[in-house]
Amino acid sequence: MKNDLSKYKKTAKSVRKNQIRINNERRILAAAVKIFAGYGYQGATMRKIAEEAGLPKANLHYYFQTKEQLYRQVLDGIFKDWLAAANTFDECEEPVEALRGYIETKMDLSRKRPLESRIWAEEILRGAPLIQDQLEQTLAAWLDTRVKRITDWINTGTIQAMNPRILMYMIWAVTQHFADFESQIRALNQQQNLSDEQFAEAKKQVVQTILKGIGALD
Amino acid sequence: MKNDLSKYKKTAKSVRKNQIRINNERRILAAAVKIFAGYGYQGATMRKIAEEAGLPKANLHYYFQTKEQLYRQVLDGIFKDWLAAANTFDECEEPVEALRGYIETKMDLSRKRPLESRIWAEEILRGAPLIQDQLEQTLAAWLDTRVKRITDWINTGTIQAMNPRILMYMIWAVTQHFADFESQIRALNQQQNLSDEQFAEAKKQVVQTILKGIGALD
DNA sequence: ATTAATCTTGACCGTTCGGTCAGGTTTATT
DNA sequence: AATAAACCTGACCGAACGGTCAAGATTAAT
Repeated sequence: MKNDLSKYKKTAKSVRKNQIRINNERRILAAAVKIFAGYGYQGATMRKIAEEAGLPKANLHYYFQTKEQLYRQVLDGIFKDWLAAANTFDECEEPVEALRGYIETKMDLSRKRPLESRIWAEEILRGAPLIQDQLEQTLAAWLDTRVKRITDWINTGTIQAMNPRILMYMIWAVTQHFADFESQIRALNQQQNLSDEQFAEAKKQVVQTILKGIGALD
Repeated sequence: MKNDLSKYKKTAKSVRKNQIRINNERRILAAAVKIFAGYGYQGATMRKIAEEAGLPKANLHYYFQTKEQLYRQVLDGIFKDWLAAANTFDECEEPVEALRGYIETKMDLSRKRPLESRIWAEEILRGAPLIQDQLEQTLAAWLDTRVKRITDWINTGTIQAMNPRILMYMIWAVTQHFADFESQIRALNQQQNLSDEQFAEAKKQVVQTILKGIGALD
């Protein structure tokens, strides 16, 4: 007996049936990310999201009762990526490699998923009305753990003394800037998005500047 | 003859008469900054701005024909502050003092006028629909001038080789982060905004990290 | 005192928003 | 074949939006 399915008796749909729901929810969420990122929460409309998803508006409300609930699910997904990006940080023993890995991971995230970064930024900009609790609970705890690690490095003389929180703020600020302020960077780069080469150069310089700035290099 | 007022014949109001207009426009603009910063362009409503200004909604439309025009004037004011902050940068000969002065000025601006920084950030986040021209013209020219200065410093061996544009992006990112992500920083600081002492420490560490990071210190 | 600008404002308008719902279709179970 | 559960959607609703306007109040120029 691999699985006990008896609890599914009443809603007796199987994996295959669920596929419709799973598929549609995915389509709607992907459309929502695009529209929320492009117009902001207030500027985004259920009609635009429905058009982007290729579904009638009423169908969105069948899967997500309200606009706010849809938005919350989008935010939840982003938050998970946020925390997952810390893996490299945790896996390395050496401060230089841990920080380098984290900065590079965050830079790659900004490059590959700028829409999510912008949704996050707008939510914070508006005072984090919907995710304040998660910031105060989950993110605060996440940060505390990393601050402790950095503090240990400082106490063992591996890196110079500093305020670890401010270091993390700087890393977040710089890495996310390349996603959040993409349109400004484009306007200052002959109306062209950064090429892969330009972005690679930026990534290198960001890592170099921060690591050297805290005395972890040279 | 101190002033030739003949050109004011038709609209023969004097400075004193203009005071009503000047005063009301100021009140409306101040209210608009608060509301646009708190709710974003789409989330802000003329009714909210009118309430904040203590004036009937129709009166706003008397001084500013449309919501977009009011928003444009707010953005123009912010843009001027943006550029004015560069004075310290231009006045200093030495790279260390020029960059230190610019970073500190930008940090002070984030501390004293976070609302304006957030309005700017949201506009960029949305793809800069209304200020793209200004970015491509004025800001691009502004940046080119500063890039040339930094390039000179690099060529004379005063500071190490790097991409000056990326340095400027980093400075903007970090300094504006303290205004734009204030609510996140608050959530990670026991639900308290940074105290003056904490902010002073952050300012010092930001300056130190960036200057040391580009090899201008030690 | 009269006239002319300028300023003020409650009431109103067309549009669009998030959300609802009844009735139909499709899919799975018996 | 019959039944039930899940899915789909055009038409609709009240609320809120940006913006208008006519009519009155205030101020300045003659």
